[in-house]
Amino acid sequence: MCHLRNNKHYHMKPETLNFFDKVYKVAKLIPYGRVTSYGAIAKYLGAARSSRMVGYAMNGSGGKDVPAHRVVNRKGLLTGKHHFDGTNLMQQLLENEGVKVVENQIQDFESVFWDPSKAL
DNA sequence: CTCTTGACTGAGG
DNA sequence: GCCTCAGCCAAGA
Repeated sequence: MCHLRNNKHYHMKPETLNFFDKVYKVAKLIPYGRVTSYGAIAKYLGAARSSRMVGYAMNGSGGKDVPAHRVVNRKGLLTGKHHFDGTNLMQQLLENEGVKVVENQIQDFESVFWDPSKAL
């Protein structure tokens, strides 16, 4: 099992790979039943203007035990749901944790929002 | 190599 | 609050 490259981004710069890895590490710390935003993670990592890269990192988070369904945009909208297998999988995973979603919008967003910059 | 796209966000009107 | 624009930066055509 040597030489496994779970990262399909093996052509990226070392620093960028490091950034992706940090994103996964933070995402894994999101508590059950709570959510955070791409921007919150980016800000916590000191790259507040690279929130899009956080979303991109999520795109390659498959098979890494990363709760990608707990990461939404700043409005609490499930903008990444189309990247999950089922059309409704992301919402199902969230509701299974007690997070209510209506029309791709997380209800009572501020209550379930988890900010790594304040929690860590 | 250039150009477009995108799981984003903050600022300005 | 909504709409538009600029900045961010990797990947794909």
